[in-house]
Amino acid sequence: MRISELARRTGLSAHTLRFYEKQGLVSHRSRSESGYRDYDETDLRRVEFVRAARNVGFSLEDIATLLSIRVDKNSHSCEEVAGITRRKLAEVEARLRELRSMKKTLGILLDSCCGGPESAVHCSIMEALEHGQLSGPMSEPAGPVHRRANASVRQA
Amino acid sequence: MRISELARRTGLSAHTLRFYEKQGLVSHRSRSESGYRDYDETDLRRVEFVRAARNVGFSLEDIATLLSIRVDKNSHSCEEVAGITRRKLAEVEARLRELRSMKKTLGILLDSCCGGPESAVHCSIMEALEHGQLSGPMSEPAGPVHRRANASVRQA
DNA sequence: CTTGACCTTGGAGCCAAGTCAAAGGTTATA
DNA sequence: TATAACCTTTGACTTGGCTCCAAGGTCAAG
Repeated sequence: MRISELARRTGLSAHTLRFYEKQGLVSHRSRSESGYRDYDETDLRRVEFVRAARNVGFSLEDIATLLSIRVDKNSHSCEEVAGITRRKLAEVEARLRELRSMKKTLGILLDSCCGGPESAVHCSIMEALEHGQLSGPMSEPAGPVHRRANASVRQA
Repeated sequence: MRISELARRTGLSAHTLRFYEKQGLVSHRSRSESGYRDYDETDLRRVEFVRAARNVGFSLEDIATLLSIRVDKNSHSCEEVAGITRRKLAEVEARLRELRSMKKTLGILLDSCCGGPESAVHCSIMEALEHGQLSGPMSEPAGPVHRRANASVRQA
C-alpha cells in the first residue's frame, strides 16, 4: 500500500508518517519503480503500535525505545518496559498535580469575582494577582508530558 | 534598581526580564547614563503581577491582555477579566481530562505487567500496545495550557 | 590599574511534534 | 489526452517560553 492508504488506515497524516520515518520510527519494505513508498501489513502494525503508544502519552523518544525492544523482545525484559511506563506515569502525575493546583486557584479566583459588566477597578481577580498570595510555583516544574498538538486534524 | 536586583527580588532571571520586555510585558521608567535599565517600585509590582499570573497558568499573551486591563481598569469590566480566567480554567480542565485518561491507562498497563527481569517476549504492556484496545485519542486534543519549561532554574 | 561582576544589544538555538511549501514526477479516471 | 489526485524531496516554519552567545561597555573593590 502507498502512504496515503497507510495514512487513512492509521488515522495519521502522510506528512506525519514521513516525519516519523525521518525520526526512525517507521519505515517501509520497499519502493515502487517510480519511487513511491510501499508499505505492507507489518509496517501497518508498527505504525499502529506507534499510535497506541503516542495515545498513552509516550514521547517519540520513548516510542523509539519501545520499538527497539519490540523488534527483539528476547534481548529485553519486562523490567525495562515497565520502567519506561513507570517513568511516564510519574511525569503524568507530576503534571496533574500542577494542573490541579492551577485549577483550584483559577476556581477560587472565579468564585471571588462578580464577573459582571462593572468596572474592573475593584475586580477581585485583579486584586488577587496584584498582591499574589496565590499558591506558589510548586517546587520543581514537572518534566515534559508531551502534547499532541493538533494531530489528525489535517484539513485538505 | 538595575535588572539583576529586580531579578533577585522577583525570582525571575535577568534574561527572562529582558525577554518579557521584548514581549511588551515589562518595561522600565528610564535608563542610567550608561544605558542600564532603571526600575522602580511600580515596575517591580508589575513584574510581580506577571509572575503571579504566570503561576496560575496564564500564557504570556493572556498576561499581556491582563496588563492592558490593569493599567486602565476603568475602561474594562470584571466580565472581561473573568472571561479570560474562565477560558483558562476550561483549558486546564481539558488538559486534566487528557492526563487523567493517560494516567489511568498507564496504571492499567503497569498493573498487568510483572515488571521483572523476564524476557519481554510475553510482556503484557507490549501486547497491549500491539493490539491497542487502549482508550482512544479523546476527541479533540485540548488547547494550549502552557508549560513553564525550567523557569527560575537559572544556573550561573 | 586590574580583576571580576555586572550591564548592553541583536540574534540564534532549544524543545516537541508536527505542518507546510515549492517544484516537480506518476497514475488513475473521464 | 487532459486533468486531477496522488506521490517525491528538501528544508523552512510553527508554538511558547525561555536560554545562551558574542562582543563589547561600566563600575566597584582591592
